[in-house]
Amino acid sequence: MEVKELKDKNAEVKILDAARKIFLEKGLAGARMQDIANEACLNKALLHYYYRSKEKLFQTIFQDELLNFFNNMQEIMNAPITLFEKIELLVAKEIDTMNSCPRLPIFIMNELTQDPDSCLMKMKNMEMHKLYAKFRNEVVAEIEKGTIKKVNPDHLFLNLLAMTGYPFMAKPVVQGLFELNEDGYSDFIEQHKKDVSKFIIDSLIPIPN
Amino acid sequence: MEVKELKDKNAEVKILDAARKIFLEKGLAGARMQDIANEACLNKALLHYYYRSKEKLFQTIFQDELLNFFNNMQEIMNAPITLFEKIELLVAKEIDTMNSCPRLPIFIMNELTQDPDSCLMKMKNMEMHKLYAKFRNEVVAEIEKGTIKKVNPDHLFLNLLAMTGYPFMAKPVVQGLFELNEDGYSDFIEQHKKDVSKFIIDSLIPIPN
DNA sequence: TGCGGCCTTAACCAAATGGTTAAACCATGG
DNA sequence: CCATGGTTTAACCATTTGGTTAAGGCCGCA
Repeated sequence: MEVKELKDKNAEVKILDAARKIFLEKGLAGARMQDIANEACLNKALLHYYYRSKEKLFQTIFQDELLNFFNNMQEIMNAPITLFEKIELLVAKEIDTMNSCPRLPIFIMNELTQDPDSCLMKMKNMEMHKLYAKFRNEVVAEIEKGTIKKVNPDHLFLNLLAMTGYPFMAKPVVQGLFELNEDGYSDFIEQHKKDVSKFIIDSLIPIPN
Repeated sequence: MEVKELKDKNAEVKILDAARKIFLEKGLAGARMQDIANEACLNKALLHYYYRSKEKLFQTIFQDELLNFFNNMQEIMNAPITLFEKIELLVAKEIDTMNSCPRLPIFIMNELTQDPDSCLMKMKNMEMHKLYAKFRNEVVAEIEKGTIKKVNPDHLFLNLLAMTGYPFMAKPVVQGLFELNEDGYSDFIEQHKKDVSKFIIDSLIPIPN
C-alpha cells in the first residue's frame, strides 16, 4: 500500500509539475494536453483521469500560482518590522520569487486579463484588500508622525509592485534595450533589487530643513 | 477604378482592424481565424486571400503594434527639451497611448515572451538601443553637471517604463487591490500619471546643502 | 495461484481549426 | 455585350485537439 500511494502521488505530482511548466510557458490557450502528457512522460488519458478537463487542470495550477505570487506579501505585511524594512523585504522577496520563476508574473497577469471577472472574485477570496490595508495604514501613520513625506500610499504600493514585477514581464525588452545576455540580465536584476529599495525609501525620507 | 480601390482598401482594412482587435484580446494562440472573419463581417477565405496565413496576419498586426508601442519614445527622445520635460512627456504620452488601448502592453510583452528571439531581432531593427542611448547620455551629462543626483540611468529608465506600463498590465489586480470600478480605475490612472512624473523627478533633485 | 479493484494505456471519436479550391461575381475596357 | 481581371464566397479537406473507452496490467490478499 505504501508503495502504491507513493506511485499515486508521483503520478499526480508529475502531472501537476508538467502542467505547471507547460501552462507557464504557453498559457492556457497555447498549452496542449499532449505537451503536458509528454512532459510528464505519461499518457494523455491520465490527465483526464486525475483532472477531469484541461480547464480543471489549469484552474488547479493557476490557483496555486496565484497564491504563490501573493504569498510573500502575506507574510511580510504581518511581520513586526518597520515600514522601511517591509519595503526592503517586499522588494527583495518578490524579486527572488520571480527570479526562480521569471514567467510567473506575465503568466498571472495575462490569464487574469483573459478572465478579469474571476480575478476580482479570487482577489476577494484571498482578502487582498484587507492585506493591503495594513500597508496603507502604516504609511498613513508614518505620514502623520512626520517620519516620511506625504505620499499617496496607493500609488506608492503600485509603484513598488511595478518596479519589481515589470523587469520580469518585460524581460525580452529589457534584454534588447540594455543589450544583456542571460548572465548580464541576472546581474542587472540583482542590482535592480537594491536600486528599487533605495529609490522608494529615498523618495519617502523627508527633506531636512 | 476608384470605387474598386476603395472597396479593396475597405476589405483589407476591415480585416486588419478585426484582426487587431481579436489578437489584442485573445493573443496569437487564443485567437481564431473565424473570430476575426466574424468581427470583420467577411468570409474566412478572405483572410487567407489577403494574408496567406494566421501567422502572417499576426506578424503584420504585431509589427504595427510594436511600432505603436515604442512610437512615443522615438519622438520624445529626439525633442529639444530638458531631461525633466522629457521624463514628464514620456510618462504622460506613454500612459495616454495605453489608456486608449489598455491591452497593448500585456499583449506585446506576452507575445514577445512567447518568442524572445524574434524580439531581440525586432528591437535591433528598430534601433531601440541607439534610441535609449540618447536618454542615457543626457542623464549622465546632468549628473556630471551636478544638476541631478547620481543615479544609474538604466534602472531609472526601467523604473519609468515599469511605473507607466505595469498599471495597465496588472489592471485586474489594481482594480481588485484598490477596489476600483471602471471609472475609479480611469481616475486612478490619471492621478498616477502625475504621481509618477513627480516621483521620478523628485528622486533626481539633489539634496540641498 | 487466482480473485478483485484500482491504474494505465492504446486506440478511438467528434468537434474545432487552419487552410484550399472551384465556381460565381462584378466592374472595366474593348 | 462579352471577355478579362481581380475579388468574394460556400463547400470542402486534413490535421489537431480535448476527451472517451474498453481492454489489459499490477498489486495486495486469501
